[in-house]
Amino acid sequence: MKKTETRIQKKNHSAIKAAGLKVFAQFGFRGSTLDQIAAESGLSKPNILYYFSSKEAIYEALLAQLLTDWLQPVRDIDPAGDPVEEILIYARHKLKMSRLYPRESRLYANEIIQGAPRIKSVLTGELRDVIATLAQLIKNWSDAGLIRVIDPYHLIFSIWAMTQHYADFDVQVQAVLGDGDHFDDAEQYLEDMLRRMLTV
Amino acid sequence: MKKTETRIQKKNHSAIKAAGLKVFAQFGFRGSTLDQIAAESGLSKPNILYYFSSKEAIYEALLAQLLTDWLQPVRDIDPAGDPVEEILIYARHKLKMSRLYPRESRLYANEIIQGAPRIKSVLTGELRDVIATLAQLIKNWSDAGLIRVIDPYHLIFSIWAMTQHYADFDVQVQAVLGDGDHFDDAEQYLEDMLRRMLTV
DNA sequence: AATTAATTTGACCAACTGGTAAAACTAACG
DNA sequence: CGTTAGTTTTACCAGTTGGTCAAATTAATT
Repeated sequence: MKKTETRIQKKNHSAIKAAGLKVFAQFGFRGSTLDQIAAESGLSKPNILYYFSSKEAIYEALLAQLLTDWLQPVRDIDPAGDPVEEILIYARHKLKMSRLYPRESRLYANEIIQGAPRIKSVLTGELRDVIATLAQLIKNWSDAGLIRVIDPYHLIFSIWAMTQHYADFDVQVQAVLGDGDHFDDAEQYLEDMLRRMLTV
Repeated sequence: MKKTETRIQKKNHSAIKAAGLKVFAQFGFRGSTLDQIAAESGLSKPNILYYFSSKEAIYEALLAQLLTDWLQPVRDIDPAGDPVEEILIYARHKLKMSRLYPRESRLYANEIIQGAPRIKSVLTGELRDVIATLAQLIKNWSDAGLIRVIDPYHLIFSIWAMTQHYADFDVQVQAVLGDGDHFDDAEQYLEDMLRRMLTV
């Protein structure tokens, strides 16, 4: 299709996206400027607009990538696997993404807090469908007596809320707990919580 | 002290703060403009700057108020009360604030995601101290065998994460669950979760 | 009613914003 | 090596931004 990407294009596209991620994640779309992204990426402003047609194009490229990465692990949940383990695998995966890619998490948080102006259709479409399927799966597990009876949607929200909290509110976590990595403790707490909630 | 506030001053100060809250909560500090706040409040831009010395002054007034409102309920936790009930009261209160004042929650979320440039000292000072005290109290309850042994800090984080999620990620919740109020279900889930986590 | 204090407005500004156009430069390829 | 395609820069622009200032208007006080 479009595999005709020069090595320079490849390099600059990813440099711009990396810079954009950093800036957008901190200041949101409206609060970010092309000059910041230019400075961060080491490219000139017109040069950036040679690779992306607009500020919005950079932002949307980042969001699109993000949504794919976030929905895949939900689809990967195995209906035939052990229910508690499957949910734990998902939760651990989500937490790991908060640890490794906190900026992506913050970018998403910014977009949602703003009212998700550019991805609302994805939320009410793809995301909604994928989560409805997962919720049904969890309900089936409940009905089969494999896990405790639980509201699937709020279970999912609690996993999202807790895992993303450690990325989005990192500054606050660090302020309260002191600087350092607290993800291992968080994982232990989360795992304990989910086992308690899911085990009959 | 400064009780010399005219009725006009009172009216306009609060009109500006209300408008500022609305705008800042959605777009963050950098993404918001005085023109937006002016339009939202019905005052002219220079008139706004007659009441607040700068855009930043409005923002900081809002943050200051917010921090007070958020820390008080933590201080109100009664060490002599029933541990599970005390924690539940706090969690319910926090959830209620998300329901009634989602904008305040989003304003705070924006500030924290940005790296808390203007309230970091409060986080590492007052907030840290108040939470340390609460954590110690929870630990004492554990030691006394009144609640299960649990990491107090991550317990607190989980309450914050879940309650604030319903305000900050409201658009996503609505997209997944459909429009309407889901706070009653959320409260039931949260209460169930906390009882499971705290009961021996 | 007259005077003073408080409030509001309109005109303005320098810095910054996203974006453009064309020229200058560099890499790739036959 | 020369030509072409791809890349970068310089100079620029119109609209927006936070903020100022003096004049005009309105409210409060005597």
